[in-house]
Amino acid sequence: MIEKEIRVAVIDDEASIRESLRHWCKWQTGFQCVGAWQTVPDALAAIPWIQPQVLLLDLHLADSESVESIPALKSKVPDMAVMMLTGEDDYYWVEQALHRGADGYLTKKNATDLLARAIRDVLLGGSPLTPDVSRKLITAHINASPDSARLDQLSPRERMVIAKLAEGMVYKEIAEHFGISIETVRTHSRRIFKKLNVGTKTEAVLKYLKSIRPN
Amino acid sequence: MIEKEIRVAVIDDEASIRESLRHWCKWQTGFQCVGAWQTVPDALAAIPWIQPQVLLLDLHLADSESVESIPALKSKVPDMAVMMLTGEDDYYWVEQALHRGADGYLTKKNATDLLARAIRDVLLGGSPLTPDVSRKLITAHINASPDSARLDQLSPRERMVIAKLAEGMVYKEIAEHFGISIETVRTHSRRIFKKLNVGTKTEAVLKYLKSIRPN
DNA sequence: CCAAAAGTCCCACAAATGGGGGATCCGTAT
DNA sequence: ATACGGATCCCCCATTTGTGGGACTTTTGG
Repeated sequence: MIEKEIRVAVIDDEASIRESLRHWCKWQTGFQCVGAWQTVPDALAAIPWIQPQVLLLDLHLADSESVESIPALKSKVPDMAVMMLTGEDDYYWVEQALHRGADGYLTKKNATDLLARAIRDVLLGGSPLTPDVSRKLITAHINASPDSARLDQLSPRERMVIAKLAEGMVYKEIAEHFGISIETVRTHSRRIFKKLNVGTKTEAVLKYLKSIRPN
Repeated sequence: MIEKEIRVAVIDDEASIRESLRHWCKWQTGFQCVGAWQTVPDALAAIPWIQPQVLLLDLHLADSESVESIPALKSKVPDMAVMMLTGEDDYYWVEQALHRGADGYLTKKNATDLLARAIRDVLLGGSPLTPDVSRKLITAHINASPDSARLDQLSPRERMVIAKLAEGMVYKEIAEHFGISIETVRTHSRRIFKKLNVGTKTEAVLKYLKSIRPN
């Protein structure tokens, strides 16, 4: 039966995540964990020999390394399905990942229950998305307004800042949260305002909310 | 083995749902469908004799009949678990249902996979919620729970003001829009902040948006 | 390697905001 | 009648925000 098991691998810098995936595969029937790497380069070196069928790829919002690496990973094993795993559900990264060839996108909090089904889905050619993610994608799509495109013009850091603004945080709180100076936060905000063509925090937050979740 | 099967019943006005639940019970091991009624009164008459362990209760968002009936249903069979089933996942009804004694809340689209587990969970005393529902409960709780000043505590004029704030208008613009002094707008805003228990425009707008479109 | 972009920090100043007092007027309910 | 909530307006003060500069380091792409 070993040959018929689905060969799953994972890239995640948290050892606990890698371990739980290993456990999960043993616990499940029909899945075999064939690799668990901490970094993308490690995985790039290994997967040509391992040939996983499904690769679970952790997305760190802090950097875009994982998203950027999707093409490279898929080039090593062309028919390998890449499934993003993330704690947050920033629709921006969803789109980035899917554009670069990711086959599915799961938020970790929902992943455990749906992972088995999602893995099978993706091998059948589907695009498994957790409900919260797919909802954002759909709403973002039916409302491809000129404004929502503006979010692409924000730098990663700027997106992190406006996300906190959209939680009602003030500059000082954001500065403390990211461990940077309030002046930096103000600079980011100023550039966000220019790019979004607004003049106040509240307006920026409204545009932000509209673009990630138009209603 | 019949005695050890979990006794499940369902109330749903759609015959297809009742039928599929019957089928599902046969198909599953360990579950027995002991009743399927179209209306709450029918069920009320029958359950004292049937004594189901778990009652799946369809929630129609159009009316509140099913939510209202939870106490009556539980009074007939006190140790029966009531699990809500719904297509939508309106967090308002989630709270209503849970307050009235529902033991779990599942959205239909996610229900099929999780139903078996959820039924076992609820019999063990847990509160199974589909991930999307629990997520809403959490977010609704962290920023709307005890301090939850609702919008109906705002005076009419205050509601008009916060509506304009939620359009991104600044105080001066609101004052001009209503033809009143900016000081009046500031006074309204201060009272809105107190009632909503926030400290900034942006926070107030976020609460406002959440309360008029909980998502 | 070099240029561009991103990220960081700083100064300064005007405007807006938040929070604390009032005060007046008007209905409505007690 | 009188007490109360709603709406309006005013002053003051500290803080935050918006906006204009400039400058430096790191990262990234070609």
